[in-house]
Amino acid sequence: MKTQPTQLVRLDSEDTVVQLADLFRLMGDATRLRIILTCLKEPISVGDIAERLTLSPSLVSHHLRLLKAARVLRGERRGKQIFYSALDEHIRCVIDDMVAHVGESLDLEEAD
Amino acid sequence: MKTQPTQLVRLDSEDTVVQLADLFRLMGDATRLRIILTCLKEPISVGDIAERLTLSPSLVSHHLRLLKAARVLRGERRGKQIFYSALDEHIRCVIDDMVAHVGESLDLEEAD
DNA sequence: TCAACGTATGAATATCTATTCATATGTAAG
DNA sequence: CTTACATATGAATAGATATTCATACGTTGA
Repeated sequence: MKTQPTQLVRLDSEDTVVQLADLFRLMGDATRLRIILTCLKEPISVGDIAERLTLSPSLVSHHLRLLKAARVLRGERRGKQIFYSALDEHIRCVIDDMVAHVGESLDLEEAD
Repeated sequence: MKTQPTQLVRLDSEDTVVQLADLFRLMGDATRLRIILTCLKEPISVGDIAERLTLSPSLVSHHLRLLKAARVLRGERRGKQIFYSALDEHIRCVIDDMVAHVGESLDLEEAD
C-alpha cells in the first residue's frame, strides 16, 4: 500500500527549490548518472559498479556517499560487500521524462 | 498531433548519458531552477524574471542563454522585450516527478 | 539620427566540485 | 589474532562555474 505524503511539498517554497536543485545537481554529473543508472537495473556492489564503469572503487564510493545521503540510493550489506539500489522509483521516472525531452529536442532540431 | 520520435534515445549510449547529465546540471542550480519554474508558469520577459526573483538582469540573461542553448526554454521577441517560456512540457514532468521523490523522502525520514 | 530602454556579452574572480592518492575501517576466513 | 578483501574517508588539486561589473547590441519612439 502506498502511503499518502504527510508533508506537502510546495514548489514555491525556497527550501523546496534548493532541495530539488541539490538532487538535480547530483544527477548532473555523467559519472554519477551512470552509477545511478547501473544501480537502477539491479542491486550491485561497489566493486562491480567500478568494474562495469571502469572507475576506481574510491571514486565510486565517494559518489555513492553523496547519492545515499540524498536518498537517491540505498546500501545494503551482504557479507563483505555492500549492494546499492534505488531507494524509490521516482528517479527512474525523472530520467525517463528527461529522455523524452531529449528525444523531442532531437526532432525539433531536425525541423530547424 | 504528436510526432513520433524519429531518432531513438538509448539510455546506455555514452552520448545520451552526457546529454542527460548536461540537462540535469542545468536544473541543478537553485537560481536557474527558479528561473525555469518562473518561465513554466507563463511567458515572461527577462526584466520581469529579474524583478520577480530579485536578480540582476545580467545574471538572468546569462542563465537564459544556457537554458535556451539546451532547449529547455525558448525566447520570443515582442517589441523591445523578449519573452521566455518552456520549449516543451517534459521539463514540467521531470520536476513533478522529482517533487514526488522529495515528498517520499520526507515521509521516509519520519519513519527513521 | 538620437536617446532611452531591454537584453546580451566578455572578462575577472571567488567558490565549488570531481578526481586521485594514501590510508583507515570493517568483515570474513584460516 | 592475522591476513585478505571490500568499502570508506580525508587531504590535495586541477578544472568548472555562478556571479558581478562594465560595456555592447538591438529596438522603439521622438
